[in-house]
Amino acid sequence: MRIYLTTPIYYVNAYPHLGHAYTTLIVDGVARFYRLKNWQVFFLTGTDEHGDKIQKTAKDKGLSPQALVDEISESFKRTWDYFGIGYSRFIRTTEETHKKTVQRVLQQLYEKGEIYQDEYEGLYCVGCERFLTAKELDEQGRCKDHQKTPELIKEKNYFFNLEKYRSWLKDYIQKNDLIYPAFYKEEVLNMLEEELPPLCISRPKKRLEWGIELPFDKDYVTYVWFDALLNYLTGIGYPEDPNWEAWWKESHHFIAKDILKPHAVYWPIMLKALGLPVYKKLLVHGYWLVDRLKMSKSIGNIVDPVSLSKTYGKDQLRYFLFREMAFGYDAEFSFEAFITRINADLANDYGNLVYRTLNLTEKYFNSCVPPLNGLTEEDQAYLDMVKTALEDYHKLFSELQFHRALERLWEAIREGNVYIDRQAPWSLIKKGELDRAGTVLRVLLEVIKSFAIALSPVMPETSQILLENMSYERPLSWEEVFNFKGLKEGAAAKKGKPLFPRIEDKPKEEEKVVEEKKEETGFISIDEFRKIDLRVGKIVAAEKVPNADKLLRLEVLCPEKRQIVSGIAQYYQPEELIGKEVIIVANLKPSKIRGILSEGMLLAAKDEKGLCLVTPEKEMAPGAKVS
RNA sequence: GGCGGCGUAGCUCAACAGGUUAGAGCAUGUGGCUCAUAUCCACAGGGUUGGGGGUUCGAGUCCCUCCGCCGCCA
Repeated sequence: MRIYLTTPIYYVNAYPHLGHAYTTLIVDGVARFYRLKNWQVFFLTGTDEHGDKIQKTAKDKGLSPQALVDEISESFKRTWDYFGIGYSRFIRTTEETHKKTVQRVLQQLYEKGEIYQDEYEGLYCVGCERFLTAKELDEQGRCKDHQKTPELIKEKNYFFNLEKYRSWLKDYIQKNDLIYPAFYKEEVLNMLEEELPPLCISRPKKRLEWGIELPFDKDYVTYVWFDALLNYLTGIGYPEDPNWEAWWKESHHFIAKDILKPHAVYWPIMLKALGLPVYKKLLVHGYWLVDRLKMSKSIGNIVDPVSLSKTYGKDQLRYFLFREMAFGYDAEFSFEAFITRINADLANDYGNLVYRTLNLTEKYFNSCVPPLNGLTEEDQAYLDMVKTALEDYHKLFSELQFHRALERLWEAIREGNVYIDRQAPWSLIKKGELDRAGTVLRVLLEVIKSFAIALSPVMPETSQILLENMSYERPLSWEEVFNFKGLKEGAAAKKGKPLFPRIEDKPKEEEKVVEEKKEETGFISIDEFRKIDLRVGKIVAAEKVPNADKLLRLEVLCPEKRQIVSGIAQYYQPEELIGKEVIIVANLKPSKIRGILSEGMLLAAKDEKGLCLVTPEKEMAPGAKVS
């Protein structure tokens, strides 16, 4: 059995955020799940690197497009490596092999007459450097971003005829279980109710150079979808690699709902035109919302998965993402919900069951796996319950209903806490019934081992630690989940550190990864601005705050001496700050950060590359007003 | 404007193709245990399933209509 899993290739105009991480972690979980079942798995992810946004961003930053995409692509790869994502291949659309195949496909379709040149007339905004659609215009017909009336210009371009295949696609989608969840299928069928306009697949080089050149016209590059979607084929070695077809037959594309149309409409039609079979499944998930809003740069509510996982744990984050979102629907991200999940489900239910079981084993059985001395009816009843829960978990996980799969498994975990309470091995020990107590603990150890294996797709690191702590040596496979004699009698079983420490504190201000929202209108009055007491301050002392990797404690003259705690430790060494003049907010309400009083804040600028303090252009007297 | 989805306890979600007193978890209250990461266990309160009408022996589940939210297409 084999399965081919893909994430979208991520567009490198931004660094990875929680949305990217969700898709990738879900696919990683599914990949691990199938590997656990001994399937062959090919897992493709990567980056999409062409297009005008890249060209423009590179220009703004004074970089070459290649340098920009190299950097951001690398940051995606680093992020996935940090999370331990087991991708089979990381593809980049700027790779030679990919370019070659894209050109080959374009040539093939051109020769078949599927691609033709036509003159396009549209409203072109010079500011945006592209054509605008009706939606992007305001009431006066101006570009919303640039407040300029776009020019009506004519341009020759190449087009792909989608309409020709519309009725075929409608029929195909109706007859096949292509799209999951089913309500997205209805949405796509709705899109196919009306005539499909031809898809423009080129850009003249005079406007856009950063792309793959059309093989049949050196003055153009191909645009967006013909470049990006084909990664799913080039990633498995199409057309040279003899294995590509076997993988393709089992292809599962995981995407977020924003790219439904290209994947559900353009892509099947492209494949059909090429004479290739349609992919097997399209699995569509919703958005992570923050304060009921989609995450976006302009709102400033981007959640960073790496800093989140550094504070709370990788497996904790994975568990939350799998547990909290009903695949297909939008879900809300909040720290409260995240911490509740960690404390209630992981620390109190699962972690505690593990800890109390292993603690008793350590205390009364010399840290060794005790023997089974005959099962009582109650033991058997619990094992049966666990078995059914694991079967349901398997079924629900296969159906991508991760939140329900985990909820079902948790019923068995909670029942474990009921079972240990009813059997009360600590009382049995006091009564001298050591054999019986050993059996109860062994039942629990076996069950915990099964939980750890079953949960390894979701929480690989903690599962591994737990299994190692119990000296589990048998293979990590789905069949072993049902083997309730999988542990070695007499082998070491130690409790180790708690797997999931409770989170006692509310998220600290400086650790908050959600940035503050902007004011609704985007404007403040001059009076509001005047309320802010900005002054020049001279740093006279600086030191790291113990046990906080982001914080520095500073003493600043402005002109009186003040203590300020600032989250800049990752960008500045204490030594280099002494003597520097900075701009401070002097009337910020003092607050305690990590128990240290902070009387104000430093102004600093931040972009993707780092952070820099705002300083006066020449030396000023400490305390000088800034206005 | 067209099409589609959603609306179930304070919150997040269940309830297979209509079938017994609509279920969990979190939160709240009370009691118990002590092996355990102040964890666990038991019990309790809490819902006219957005409103109204209809089909049916029986509807959260099907039909109509109104209200509210969202999405897609134009």
